Amino acid sequence: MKSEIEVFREFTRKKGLRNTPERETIIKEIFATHDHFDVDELYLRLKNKKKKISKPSIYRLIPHLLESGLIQEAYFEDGHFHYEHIYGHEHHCHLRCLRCGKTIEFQEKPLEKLEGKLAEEYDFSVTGHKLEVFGFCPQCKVDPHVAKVEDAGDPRRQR
Amino acid sequence: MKSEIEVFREFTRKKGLRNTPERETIIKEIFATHDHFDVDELYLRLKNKKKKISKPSIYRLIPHLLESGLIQEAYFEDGHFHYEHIYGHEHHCHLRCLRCGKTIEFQEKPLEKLEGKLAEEYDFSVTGHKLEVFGFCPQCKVDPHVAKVEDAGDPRRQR
DNA sequence: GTCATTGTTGAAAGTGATTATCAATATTCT
DNA sequence: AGAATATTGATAATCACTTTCAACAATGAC
Repeated sequence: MKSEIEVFREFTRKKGLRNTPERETIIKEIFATHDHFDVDELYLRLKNKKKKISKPSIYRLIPHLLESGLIQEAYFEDGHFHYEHIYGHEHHCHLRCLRCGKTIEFQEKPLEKLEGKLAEEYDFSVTGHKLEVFGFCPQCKVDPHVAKVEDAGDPRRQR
Repeated sequence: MKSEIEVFREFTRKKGLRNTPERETIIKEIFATHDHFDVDELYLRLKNKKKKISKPSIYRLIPHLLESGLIQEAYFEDGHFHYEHIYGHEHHCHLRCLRCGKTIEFQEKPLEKLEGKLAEEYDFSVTGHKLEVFGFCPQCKVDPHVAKVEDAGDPRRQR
């Protein structure tokens, strides 16, 4: 299987973009762990490893990584998106608590049949999907309208 | 069927919140059309109808409307969320073009079986889900890596 | 109904994630 | 190698959203 770096190189070639050491450094760091990440976390991880990468470079790279299929948005929390690398993975979805923000990953039967139907019906080229299931976790579901989780915060707040 | 206003009144009662004329005005405006909305659009619609509602009041109401199940997030575009009212509707999902942002609503077979399985497996109280399917629309798919839609903008840009 | 409690409102200021600007630099193609 | 132009980092700007706070008003108790 092609490495993520190779995938990105092909992508830049096709798009007329340029590859740079900074971009490869960022991509390697993204794939260095299995964790979700956000821009700030990623920036700090790079900083801790003495890599001199600016935040704007990360922000500028993300749309390309999304379009190349290397990463996807995982969820929006605390005022910003969290991402995850998806190249070479089983597709998975998220089950999230609406009150405390607890997130569980789960595998679901691929919705390929649905994707095919939509592609045909609307003449789209379908590249993927995002399924989020919402609800209340064991702790929060006792009484979702009354229960208060100690300063867990509203998962939908901006920042 | 209970009206959306009645649903919200019950919700405030249960939660120890207060209902106000401002909130009912906002809710009525949300349900006055079938359209998706964002905070700014909603604010302008109210302003055009000479309703004196401040933006913070809208921002403060939205988490309650989400929690009460009257609305849901539809998608994130142009740097902010777009919402839609869902009370009394068939559930529907969105098919979106990654390049130009074109959005099509579609009905999908309810994922109730999946929801039930997740509820049991993770002891969650599942209240709903959001399914977005991504791809490239007929115009943009010709060559998604080269084609440029005249100033349609990157649907993922912040603002 | 009246009163006390406390959630809500609007205006204004603040916050912070993301984007734009721009000169210097580096990649890609010929 | 050289031209064309995309990328970088530092900085400033943007703007969606939140906070603050004093005035007000909904709710529940009496």
